[in-house]
Parts: sequence; structure tokens; C-alpha cells
Amino acid sequence: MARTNELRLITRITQMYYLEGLKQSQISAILNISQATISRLLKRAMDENIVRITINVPRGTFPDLETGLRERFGLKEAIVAECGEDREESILSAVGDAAAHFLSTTLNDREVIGISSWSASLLRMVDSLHPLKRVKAARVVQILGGMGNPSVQVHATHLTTRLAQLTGAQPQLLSAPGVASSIEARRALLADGFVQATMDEFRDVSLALVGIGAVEPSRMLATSGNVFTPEELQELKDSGAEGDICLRFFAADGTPVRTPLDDRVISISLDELKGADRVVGIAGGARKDRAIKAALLGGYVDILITDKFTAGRLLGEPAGT
Amino acid sequence: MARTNELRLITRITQMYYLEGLKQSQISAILNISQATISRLLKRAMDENIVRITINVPRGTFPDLETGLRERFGLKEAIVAECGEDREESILSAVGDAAAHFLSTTLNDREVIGISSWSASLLRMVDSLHPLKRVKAARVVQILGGMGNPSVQVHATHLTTRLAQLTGAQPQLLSAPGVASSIEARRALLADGFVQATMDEFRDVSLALVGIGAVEPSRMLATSGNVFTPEELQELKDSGAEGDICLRFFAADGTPVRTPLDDRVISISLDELKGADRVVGIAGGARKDRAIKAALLGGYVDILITDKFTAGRLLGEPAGT
DNA sequence: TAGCGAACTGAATTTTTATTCATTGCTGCA
DNA sequence: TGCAGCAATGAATAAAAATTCAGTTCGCTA
Repeated sequence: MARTNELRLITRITQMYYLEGLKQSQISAILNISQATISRLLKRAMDENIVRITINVPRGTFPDLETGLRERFGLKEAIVAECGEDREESILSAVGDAAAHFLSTTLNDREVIGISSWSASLLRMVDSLHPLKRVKAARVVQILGGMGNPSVQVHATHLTTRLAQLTGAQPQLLSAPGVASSIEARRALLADGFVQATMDEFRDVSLALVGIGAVEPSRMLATSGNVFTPEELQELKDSGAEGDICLRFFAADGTPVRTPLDDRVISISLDELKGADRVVGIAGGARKDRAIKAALLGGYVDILITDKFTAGRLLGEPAGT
Repeated sequence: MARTNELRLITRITQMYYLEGLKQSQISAILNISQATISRLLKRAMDENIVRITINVPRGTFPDLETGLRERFGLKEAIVAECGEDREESILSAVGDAAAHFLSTTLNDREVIGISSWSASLLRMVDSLHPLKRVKAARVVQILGGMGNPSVQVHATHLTTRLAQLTGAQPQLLSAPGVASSIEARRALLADGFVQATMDEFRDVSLALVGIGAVEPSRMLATSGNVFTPEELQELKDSGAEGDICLRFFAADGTPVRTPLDDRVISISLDELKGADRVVGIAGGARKDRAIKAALLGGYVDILITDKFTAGRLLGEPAGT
């Protein structure tokens, strides 16, 4: 009885507050109950499930997948983009766009952005990026050397300078190939002052934007010159490499894979990468499933931006519509 | 696209706020978005129906009926009590209990309570009322004379003094019959100083508790003496009286009905009643349907306390379970 | 291509809400 | 019957959220 009376009162207050939009103080005045008590009764309404708050997921957003990814892989954030069809082109576009939005809304002032230069997703991101309005400024550091092939060198340079320009930052180029022809060649290149200067910046990177590579000839790698010989690729596979970030390879369980290649690569190391405040992995597509999963297991990435199909597969669930 | 990205962000923020229970400032810190913007995005989430708040009505409460009554009859409040079965006894108990709770939660300090003395519902209310804890104090004024029959006189007196006691107030009794035997008798009674004093208080009543009577011999009226003769009742009916408050009669549409009886009744007038801040009508039961409706249409009551069956009938809907 | 107005933004401020604190009455137990 | 512990309350205060304000940017129009 008394219980029912109290429930009635709580229900009425709930109605006034949530439906009629009255302030607690107004309700308090109407009912001659102190505002403190109104607040307490509203909390009771929560506890007793008299108010129920549901989130109505808008089309094209996938909070479940995102939460799944966050929890399953211990990510700080996960962003799952809507995507028309499960093919490279569509995915690149979706993921790049999402990444651009992410960057533009969460970039800090005075942030030092590290960007890996060989990723189609990152290219797309920069393409969809609008000049950042607010006084967001920073430095943009290229954390992976360019490609031997001059045409892709240009891509890498473009990526870094464009991003710097859009964010009002100072570009810091890494004027060296991503893969030197030999250990000695690498040593020689590192002797260069500019290269040195940029590599010294690696430890200052606060936000790293990286693609995630699969160990197999990707379209871009294939067309952009003979970075690795088929033999080298085979060797990588044999030593268990499943994917890479900035050409630093890791196995299916995420453990780093050291091969002689390491000594020829000019890029941030996985350890240096972990020093960044936020490492954002941007990748999607069935071809990369295993590589992405490996990167997540290795904990190289704090934030993953991907598409709904890939997200679904990473979680072993069917993708939403 | 941009739209989708934004929706995703809003959804994520909504999730953090409502599901994970984070403060706006925490979200703001995590996402590097100002608290002001978080607040604005959450409002957008409301507008766009991404958050949906539903009220889960607990068993035994009837906000729909209450809202219906409020809106249909322009009431300040309506309280609909749960009630086992649609019979007098059950209803009296439910309504009395609800009224007691109402009184105990919304009584102001220094309130002047007017109470009509001939109502079974009010008796029940006082019976279920606990002594008011908090320093609620006031005056309790009897706004309708007692009954000729001494045994009910006691009831009326009891009602007023008990209520005064429970609310820590000063009782102000009306030591006169509700209906004088003649106009002259009434005049004589009014000459009495105590009666005068009490009647002068009528205009100070801030909270009036009144029953609503049907024009027909109710059980109580019937057993409590010959207040009205069958002829008088017939006369009332003939002049269109449908119900009364404190023996002041009104027609089905709420307009006051004047009969010679008026000049013999010793009670607050309908006009004086309207001067009270809050007039609480307490009544239920099929027998009183028409009277209650008439009282509501007449606007004599600001707050109605009734049972679910009566409420349902007043609204012309079937009662909830 | 300059100028105008609408739309956004973050800092500061105001408004609203939650919580602390001191008090009080009640309950159960000695 | 008296007292300790507990629950509930309102006033005061702290915390959180909404809004104002001032400054920008951006898209149009002239």
C-alpha cells in the first residue's frame, strides 16, 4: 500500500521531469517537496527501472561492433564505418572518410602527428580531410620512408605535406626509402642530418596514424616497385609474419617477427610506436583480416578505424546490414 | 557521409553518457571535444530520437488515467488509486489511503486545512494517516456542520480534531448542525460566537479536503438521521441537483443549484471554497460517478483523488487491470 | 571579391542537479 | 523506559550541465 503510493509519486515525478520537461525545482514547487527529495526520487526511479533509457541506433552506425572490438581487443576506441559493399574500393572510401572525421574532431592543439606513408587508407583519409578550421596546429612527422620508385616517393611526400598543410602543421619529411638496399645502405642513409632529425622526432609523436599491411603482395606494393622480392616475402611468411605496421612485422599472435629485413627498413620501430599517446590503425578489407587481428592482439593500436564487414569478421559475427 | 560520421559520434557519446555513465567532462576529456559541445550533441541526440526515454509504469499506478483526468477536466492534479474490486468498501480504503499519502507528502507549513465532516472517504483518510513527522503545523477548520444525530456529531468532531492532532494543528470546530431545521434556526445558530469565529476562518482555508456527495440517500446519510426528507431529496432532484460538496448542490454541468435548502445549510459556500489555494476532492464509487463528474465540470475541485474504476468511467474508458 | 548572415565553437557563466551535512524521529533491543 | 543505530529530510553546498557570449569560418550574394 504505502509502497504503491510511493511508486505512484515517483512515477508522477518521473513523468513531470522526463515527459513534461519540468525542472526539479518546478516540480518541487508544485508538489511541495524539496528539490533534494525530487532528485532522490528520480534516482530511485532509475534504480527501480521506472525510467528506461534506450539508445536508438541510427542507420549506418554500429555501436555494437565498436563495443565488441573495444572489449575483445582492449582498444581505447573503435570506429566502424558504414560501407556499401565488401570490396577494396568501397572500404577504402568509407574508412578514409571515417578517419578524416575522427582526425578533425579529436585532434589536439600542439599535437605531433606521425603518419606512415604507404597506406591507401591514409591517402583516402587525407583526401577527404577538410582544412581544419579551429586553430589546431602541430607537426606532422613521416614515420616510414618513401618508396624506391620515385612515383610513390611523391605519394609519400604528398601525404605528409598535405596533412601538415590541412592541419596547419610543420611537415617533417623522411627523405629516405622505406627499405634500403642493404644494411650498409641503411647506415649510410641514417647518417644524413635531415633523416636523423626526423627520426629523432619519432619519440615525440603523440598521435600516430598507421595503416596495417598484410603479408602478400598488395596492389599498391605490387605496382610500386619491387620492395621485396618474392623470396623475401616467402621468407617473411616462413618466419610466421602475418602483418606489418610501417614495415615492422608481427606474427598472428602479435609477437614481433625479426628478420634480416628489419635491418634495412627505415621507419619507426614498434617500441617507439608504443610510446605515442594514441596509435590509430586504419585498415579494412578481407585481405587484411589476419593482419589486423594480429596487430590488435599485439596491442600496437589504441584506436582502430575499419569498416563494418571487417569489424564483423574480426568479431566472428556476421556484419550488420 | 559527413552526416553518418556525425551520427556515429553522437551515438557514441550517447552510449558513453547514458550507458557507461560517464560525465560530460570525462567524455570531453576522452574525445578532446569541449564539454559545451558534448552537451549540445547530447541534446541533438534527444532531438533526433537517438535516446529514447520511456517510463515503465509500475503495477498499481495509473499515470494515463491521471493525465486523462487532468487534461479532460483541467485539474491541477489527479490521483488514481489501485483498488481490488469496484465496491464501496474497497474503494473507500484505496482512496482514503491515497489521500492520506497525498496529505502527508504535500502539506505545507502553516497551512490552514478545511475539512468537510460528512465523508466516509475523509474518515478513511484520517484513519490511515500517520502522525506527520516533519514540523508540519497549521490549523484545521471544520467547514461543514455536524449532523443532527449526536452519534455522527461525534464523527465529525472526531474527524476534525484527529486531523488537527495528526498534523500538529489547532482544531477549529463548527459546533452547529450541517442542516438547521429552519432559516430562523440557522440565523440563531450563526449568532453564536464560536460558530461565527469558525465561519470567519472559511476565507483563510488554503487547503480544503472535501468529499463529493451524490443526490440520493447514501448509506451514511441514511443511517445518520433524517437530514433530508424524501420530499426534500425529490425537490433537489427535480431542480436538477446531481451532487454536492459540503451540502452545496450543483447540476450535472456543474452550475450551482439554489434551493430553499441552501438557507438552512451551515457550511462553506462554493464561492468561498474557490478561494482556497487547493481544493482536494476525495471520492469514488459508481454511485457517485455523476456527482463527481458534475463537480469536476463545475471546477470546484483542483485535485481529485479517486480509484481506478471510477477514473476509468469518468473518462469513458475501461479501467486498467 | 568584398560583405553579410548563418552556423559553430570554446571559455565563461548561469542554471540545474546531486551530494553533504546536521537534525530528527522512529525501531528494535536491553 | 531509555538509548543506539538507521532512515529520511531540507538547507547548504558542491558538482555537473546548459547557455550566453564573443569570436570564427563558410557559403552566398551583390
